Amino acid sequence: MAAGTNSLELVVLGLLKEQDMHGYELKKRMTESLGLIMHVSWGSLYPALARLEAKGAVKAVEAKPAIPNIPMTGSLGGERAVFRTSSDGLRGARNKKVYGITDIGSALFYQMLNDEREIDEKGFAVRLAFASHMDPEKRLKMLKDRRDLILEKVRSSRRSADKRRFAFEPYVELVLEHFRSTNTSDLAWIEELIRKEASSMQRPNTEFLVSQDIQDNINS
Amino acid sequence: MAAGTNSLELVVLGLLKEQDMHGYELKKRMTESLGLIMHVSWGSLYPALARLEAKGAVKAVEAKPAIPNIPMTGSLGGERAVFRTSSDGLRGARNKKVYGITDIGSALFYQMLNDEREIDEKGFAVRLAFASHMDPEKRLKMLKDRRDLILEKVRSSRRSADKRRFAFEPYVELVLEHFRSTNTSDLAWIEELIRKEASSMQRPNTEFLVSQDIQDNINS
DNA sequence: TTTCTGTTATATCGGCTTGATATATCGAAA
DNA sequence: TTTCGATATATCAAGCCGATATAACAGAAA
Repeated sequence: MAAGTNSLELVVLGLLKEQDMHGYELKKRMTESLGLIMHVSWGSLYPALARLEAKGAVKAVEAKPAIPNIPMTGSLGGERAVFRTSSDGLRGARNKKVYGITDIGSALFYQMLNDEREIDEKGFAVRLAFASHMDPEKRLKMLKDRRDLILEKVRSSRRSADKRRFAFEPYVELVLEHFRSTNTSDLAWIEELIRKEASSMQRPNTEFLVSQDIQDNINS
Repeated sequence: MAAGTNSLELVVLGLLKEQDMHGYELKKRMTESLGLIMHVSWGSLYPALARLEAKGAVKAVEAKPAIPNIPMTGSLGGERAVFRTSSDGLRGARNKKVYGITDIGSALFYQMLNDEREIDEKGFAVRLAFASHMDPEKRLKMLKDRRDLILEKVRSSRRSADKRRFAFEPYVELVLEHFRSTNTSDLAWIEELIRKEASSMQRPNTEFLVSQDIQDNINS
């Protein structure tokens, strides 16, 4: 089931590996930093967190009802009023729920990252972004797989363009041509990455390799 | 409801405007010709057709149980055996259901095409592909809106990149840089299109404008 | 002081897409 | 004759998106 590895869960785990965060913070980080790469909606983020929590991959570290720095206005009732935990337990409007990654989550992160199933554009971008946590062979393989996939897409598009004798409407041709050129330049970029990876694997200790925690890697 | 205009329905209507087709043929056309632009799965295509049919935008033109050219083997039972319409009516395994577009569908096509709501990458590509059916002002507006959107995305990404004093992991920076450059080149492409559109609007009769059926346009 | 507004924060819903799978027909090759 | 691959339609569980609801809180305006 679970068609291919879920990029969103991968990103969430990747970010939580850096530091504990609550949902809102996660989304902020994603849109501010990775906004060009991916895009998250509330309707997928919170269910994703819930899923990860159910799997034991993350757990609520801290659930503070946002006690502000109490200004010294004398004692106005002791513990600062009711903790109105809104009907069902921990959550509540402004009651932050800060998540942390568990060992299970860390293992899941590496397992998802090294999953060799075919990936789409977004999946590729996300994995590459976290590629410093992959081991070099897998990383190289991922790049080559992606290259082959794009190559085949472009070729097949050109093939079927050559096959038909007539041209489509001019705007269709326009768009197709642009997509072919975008893919071609993606291809060149990936080729360059492959070249660098390959050469830094021959002589290690290059700063292009940024792997320190790779041995934690759990290959399911 | 119906968050923004549905690109898939737009494409289906656009293709059916050219000629009647059944689902399988539609998917073939889409993946062969527009494969670089979009991607359709069975699980969305058939429901989309059903939706369009329910709206009266398309209708089954012909539902032939695939009678092959009868080879003259004398009379072997008359009308060529049972039409096993598989349990519930018209459909059945190889019983093609050929769809045609209706007047309502044609109106819907123009309405969706000219919908000015904010669109994502895919939505933009699809609309641009059918842009010969838009009127020139809307087309130009769409291009400018898209340009502004990308411009803002890139700027905001650069802004938040400049703001933080430290760099992310090298692979993240790598990916971000690539996306910025992709977006920048998209931007240049769109600027060029805008330039051409604008100049062909000043002096009409340029072959860059391919509008003949624009007056059918129904602006809801 | 109170009110109003904008940001922080979590959650849910309907509608749609996806990838997988099931079913069945047909033509042609083996 | 059987087998195989292409044609053809359909459905399902999971997941995502955009919209919307709810509420706490900070600070400015009134």
